[in-house]
Amino acid sequence: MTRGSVVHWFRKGLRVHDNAGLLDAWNMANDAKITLKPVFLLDPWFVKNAKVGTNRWRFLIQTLEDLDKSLRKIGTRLFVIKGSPEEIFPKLLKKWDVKRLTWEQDIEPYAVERDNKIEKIAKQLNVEVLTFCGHTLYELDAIVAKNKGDVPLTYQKLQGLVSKMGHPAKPVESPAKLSKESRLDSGDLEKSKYDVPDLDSILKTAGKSQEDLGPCKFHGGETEALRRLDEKISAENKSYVLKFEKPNTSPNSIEPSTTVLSPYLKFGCLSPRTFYYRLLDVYKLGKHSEPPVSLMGQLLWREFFYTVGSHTPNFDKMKGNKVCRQIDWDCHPEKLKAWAEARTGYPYIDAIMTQLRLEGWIHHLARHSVACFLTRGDLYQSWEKGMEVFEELLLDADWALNAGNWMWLSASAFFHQYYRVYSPVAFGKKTDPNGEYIRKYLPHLSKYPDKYIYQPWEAPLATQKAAGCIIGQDYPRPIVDHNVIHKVNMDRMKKAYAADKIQHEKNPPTKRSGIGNSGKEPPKKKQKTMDSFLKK
DNA sequence: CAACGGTTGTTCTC
DNA sequence: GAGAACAACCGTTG
Repeated sequence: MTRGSVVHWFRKGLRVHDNAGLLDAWNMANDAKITLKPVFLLDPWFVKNAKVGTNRWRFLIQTLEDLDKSLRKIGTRLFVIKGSPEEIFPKLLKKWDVKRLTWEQDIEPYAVERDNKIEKIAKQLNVEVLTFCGHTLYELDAIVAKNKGDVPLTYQKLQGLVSKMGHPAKPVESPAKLSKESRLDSGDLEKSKYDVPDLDSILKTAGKSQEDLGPCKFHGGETEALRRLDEKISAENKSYVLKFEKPNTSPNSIEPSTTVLSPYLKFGCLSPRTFYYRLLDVYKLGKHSEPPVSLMGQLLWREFFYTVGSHTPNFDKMKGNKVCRQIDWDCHPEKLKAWAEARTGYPYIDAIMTQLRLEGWIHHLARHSVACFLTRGDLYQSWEKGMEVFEELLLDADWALNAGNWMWLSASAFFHQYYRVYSPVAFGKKTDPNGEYIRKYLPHLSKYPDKYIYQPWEAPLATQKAAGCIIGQDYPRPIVDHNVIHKVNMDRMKKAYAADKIQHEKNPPTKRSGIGNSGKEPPKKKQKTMDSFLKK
């Protein structure tokens, strides 16, 4: 007695709540009395090509463990399968007699290409494919269509568009226990090669060392995501939610001054729409801040970068990226390395880079500080290099947001006031005058007096000796003189802007395509859910 | 073409 | 703690 099955393919969207694809598969399983088999593929492409650091591997494994647990509660499990989708699915769809395959849409270039291939393979095997929008508030194509096919390139434009579109779709219900006929057989639920692998084996496969693991400050998974949402976005915490203004939160507090829901949004442990409607609930309780600085505003920033990223070829590169200003960045691997390894000699910068490597999360303004330092502010290295380091180390590294924000900070796109330069000495002092943050992450500097904690090279030798840390010996001298170099760089930016302008006059940009995707190739096929919309 | 606004600069003065 | 000078960018709007 072989029953057929319906498969939900988890990639991002690693949750049970507000998961339209999973719910659809669940419904079909119950209606057709076939089994529901949720899968997650450990794609070797990610192991090889994606820069996933040890902390993010741990977060992913924790998330998969949590997901497996939740799926078992409804009578199924997570099948974790090692192999590329192209190799696995043809076999799997036949072996499991799959009637339908569902997944959540993903706009990243690799994902678009991959999903097109799998859809083709499935159709050849007579397997129905249904895809769903769940990683963003709105269908991104719908936002662009609302703008008459032009990609919105300012936040205000995006805000206007989504306000015309009304609230996003409400979260869908979570699947309850499957009916008896659709539950997995006990054999399928036993320990098997499809179990969530342990971290050791994953790190070994990825060529990573256990030693790079930092303390686990943010546990992966939907359960923790929803707990954190309850803690942060609740009536009990309403004054925090109502008054929240991003620019006024501290980049260098010991405990995070923001919600740290970002890693959960990145993996889809938390649905952005669940976040959205929870915020609306709290907003009913009183006067609240507004976008772009409010918490809702943060969700819209995410939507903004997703919209532009999904409709801009080469969005994660400078060349061939029409929203990105072409700038003659230096290529100095030693400077890049010093920055990435927290050896710039500026304690504020090095403390942030240490927190990033250790814990996998840093405050948004801390990201600004180190990104400005690496690019237009001090080291004049390409934003692409910084983006790669963030991609490896951030738990919440999300393709469109990472590229978009790096272009922002380097004044390559979206933001143009390149003469506003963060000081690696002054900026942190505003919110942490005693340098508690530096003392925590750079313990060898912890005995420095407040006066010198942000600029230890200015301390007299006697003070350095008393603090047990000689500059140039126990802690590096500043890699550049910020006061001098930031003006030189500002001038270079001015010239780069002028040169870029001339370039644009020679080759005026062609009108932007409204229904492109982020890959180099034109889309072979539009998402089926969008066909009707685009015909209008 | 000019005015305006732009999530989140710094430093000096009052 | 607020306001101005610093130097002066862009895209959007009218």
